[in-house]
Amino acid sequence: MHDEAISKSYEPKEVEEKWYKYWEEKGLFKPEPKSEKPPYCIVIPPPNVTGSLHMGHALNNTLQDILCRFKRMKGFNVLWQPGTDHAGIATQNVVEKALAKEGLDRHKIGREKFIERVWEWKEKYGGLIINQLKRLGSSCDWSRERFTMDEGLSRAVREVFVRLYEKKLIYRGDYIINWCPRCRTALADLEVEHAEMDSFLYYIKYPFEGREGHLTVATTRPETLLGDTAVAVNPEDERYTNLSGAQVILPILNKVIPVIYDRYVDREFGTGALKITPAHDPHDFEIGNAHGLDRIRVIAEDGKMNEHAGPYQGMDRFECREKIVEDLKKAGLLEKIEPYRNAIGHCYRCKTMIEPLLSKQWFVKITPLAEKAIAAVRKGDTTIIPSSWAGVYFEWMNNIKDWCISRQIWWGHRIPAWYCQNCGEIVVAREEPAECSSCHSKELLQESDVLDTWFSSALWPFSTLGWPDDTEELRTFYPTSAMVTGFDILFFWVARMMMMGLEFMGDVPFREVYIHALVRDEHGKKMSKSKGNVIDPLEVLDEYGTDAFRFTLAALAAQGRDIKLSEERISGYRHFVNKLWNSARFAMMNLDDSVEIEAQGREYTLAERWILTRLSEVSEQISTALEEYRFNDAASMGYQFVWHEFCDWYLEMAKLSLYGNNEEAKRTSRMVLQSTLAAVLKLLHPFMPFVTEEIWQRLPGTEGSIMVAKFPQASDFQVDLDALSEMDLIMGVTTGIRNIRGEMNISPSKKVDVVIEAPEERDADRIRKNFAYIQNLAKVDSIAVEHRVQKPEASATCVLGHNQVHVLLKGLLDFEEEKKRLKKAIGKIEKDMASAQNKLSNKRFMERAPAEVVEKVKAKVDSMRLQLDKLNQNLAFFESIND
RNA sequence: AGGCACGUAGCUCAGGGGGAGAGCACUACCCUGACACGGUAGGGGUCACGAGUUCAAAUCUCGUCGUGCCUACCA
Repeated sequence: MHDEAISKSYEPKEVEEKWYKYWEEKGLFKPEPKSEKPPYCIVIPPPNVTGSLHMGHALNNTLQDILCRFKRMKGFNVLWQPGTDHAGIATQNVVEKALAKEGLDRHKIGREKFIERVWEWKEKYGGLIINQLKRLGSSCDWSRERFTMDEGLSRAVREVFVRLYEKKLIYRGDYIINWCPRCRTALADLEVEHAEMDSFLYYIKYPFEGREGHLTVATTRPETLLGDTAVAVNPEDERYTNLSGAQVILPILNKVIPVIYDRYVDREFGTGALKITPAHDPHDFEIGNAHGLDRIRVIAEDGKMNEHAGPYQGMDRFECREKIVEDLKKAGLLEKIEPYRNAIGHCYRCKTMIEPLLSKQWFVKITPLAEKAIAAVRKGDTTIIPSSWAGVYFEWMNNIKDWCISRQIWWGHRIPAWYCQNCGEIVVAREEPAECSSCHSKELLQESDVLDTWFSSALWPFSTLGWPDDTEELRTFYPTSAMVTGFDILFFWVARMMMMGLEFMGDVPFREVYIHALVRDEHGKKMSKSKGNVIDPLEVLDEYGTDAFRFTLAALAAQGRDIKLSEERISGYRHFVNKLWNSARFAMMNLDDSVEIEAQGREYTLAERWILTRLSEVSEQISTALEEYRFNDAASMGYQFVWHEFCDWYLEMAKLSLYGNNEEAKRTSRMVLQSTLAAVLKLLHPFMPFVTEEIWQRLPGTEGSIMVAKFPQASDFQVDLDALSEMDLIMGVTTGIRNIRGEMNISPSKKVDVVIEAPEERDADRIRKNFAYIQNLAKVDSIAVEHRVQKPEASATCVLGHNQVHVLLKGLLDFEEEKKRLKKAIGKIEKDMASAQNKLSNKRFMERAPAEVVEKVKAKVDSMRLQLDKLNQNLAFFESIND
């Protein structure tokens, strides 16, 4: 026997680091450079360099790793391409905070020094999340790690920018954009989070110029009044028909502005009169353009009122609101204030209230790109799974607006555009131009804005593979096989990768997109630091081990539903890891290094024929589930099979031959034990890489790493369908006896005698052949099997189809208990039978239901009647004794 | 405002037209030579509510209520 000591419980810490290092050193995460194998590639959703592993990452990367390990074992040439994202605003914020601690800010040290500081920061802390991904067991090819600010990827960014500019798909212009006064940058529409808030609707009087009376406008933002250049009413509004050419006096500033007619104005809202501030509202901007109105910006980029705000200059926008309301009240121009709820935009990075602002920015003309991306999903070039997300994708793509890509921060890809200081020409180029293309002046100044971080992320599936060069990796792995990501970045990222991939590679970036759920706390609440309900994956890893954690995530990852994670759940799956560990411990105690693996000409026991057949079925089912991204199904099938079939039945039954005296049977038993355990390990490896490798390495008869072992398939195992029904019978008899023992409170140490009536020889024979199993598993002393049996007096009986199992309980049987037990069983069957008989007596059912359904119900009723008869006979037997 | 999910055992969920399932929790008995992070057995549900389609509905359709999320410019 194997004498190497194996501890009684699995200790993850000791093994995880060891095997991860081993895999990495052996180069098992790398794809083969030249390979006959079919390619399989996933590019990782690059975590922010500033990031630390959270539950979202843990789930996302666990699922990807399961797929990659599975595909590798299935014989694919797998590349899991890793890397990190420079995360412009987030990273800049982090470094700015660090500067603030030193009493500095980025303007004090200047752009160049600041960027140096960010790089220093990145070198120091950027590897943090990568190491955390490694702890999760992620089998990425780390030799290919990329960063969105790498030279290669930056080249891809410039290339894309120039090409889109040349195609007139990038333009620059003055528009209302979303401005974050805290981050001091423009944001894309997507980067604005809307939140319903309690606010007020202010009714303000604008006195008419040159005539009596006033026009009352309703607004939520009185402070923008300072930038009003008109008041608009609907031309069809009867209240305002006689205002053609009228003018009103802007309160506070006492400026005369026109009343205009525009159909945009909703007559039902407020007073039907709308103040127009073209520089601070996207619709007012449109209306202003249509009517040739001035655009007056009154709020500066820091969120404070500027020189056009007259007496309010220098005030914060919120302070100004209060003051202006007060002043209006004093002037008698405030009609009323109503409470009002409306959705207000906030910066997705710092939650500051967004200021719509007129500003000159760079945009991507998106519709032509979106059309192709819509068509690709329609055609099925990319499949979105679950399919309900395809609808969301179409909805957004169909209503997409131009994408504001310029950001007024420093950390990022600087826009490759130069302004000629001499003639004003804009030169867009891949490399810094020596002179102006128009006037040849050497005085060129590069655009100071950088690109939206998502601009470079959109190129990730091909930029990481070497584009714009024509590389071997691109040819082999593009389009990639799958994209695994959360729905929260479907628009930010997936949609944009689709557009860019189609535009620059002429094909979709991935064949399948698997959208997984969000991880929430056990009550379904989003985890957040402020709520204090975050579960830190790193702590979980420490406490429960990586395998238990990964298995939990997989088991809970049902399609289309969020994951509610609790530590209780993780702890439950740690027990499973331990169960597996102990099954291996048992195997190891019974195997030696000379375990035979030759299967030819062996005679198998029922347990062996059965477990091999089940392995064949389960291997296929797990494979199929993983192919279809049904991680939870795959995981629970593995759990169910290993615990309740492999351990509960097969191992218990195998003990008979392993502990027996038949040397030949013993050898066969060991062989089957070794091969079935090896198969179990392989089936579980994608989910639980560490414990399976640890056991694999200790298990005699295995070679190399389990990572490169072949994933089990149905044809690997000898299938014997008879074994399934035979096993059913033996399990039924065993469970029946156990049930009686349990219900009758027979002490586990007390052996019982059993008499079985099996009218058919086939069953009788099967039971006889398997006496030993029943004796051992149900603690039975003697068993007798006959075609016909007289019910022994002091016996409790369970009915299995036409078979009856009588457990002899002389002196132990409580007659009343047994009657109760029989009545319970009778009641159960009677209930079922009533509904089935109802069906059979229903003419329309007999006429219209498919024949096979009718047959099934008939058979059911027959078998239930049989059982019921026998149960009733048994009950009658006791009742006659009592009388 | 519109859209999309989801209401199944105490909890977390799976199932998706023909016999209500799992894990955890619970109860009883057991330290049986892999495992007490274990074993054996057991209790527990008008499948949110109301209609409809059907021979048959937890499952399909509509409505109601509840929950969650996403999108949106009515100031």
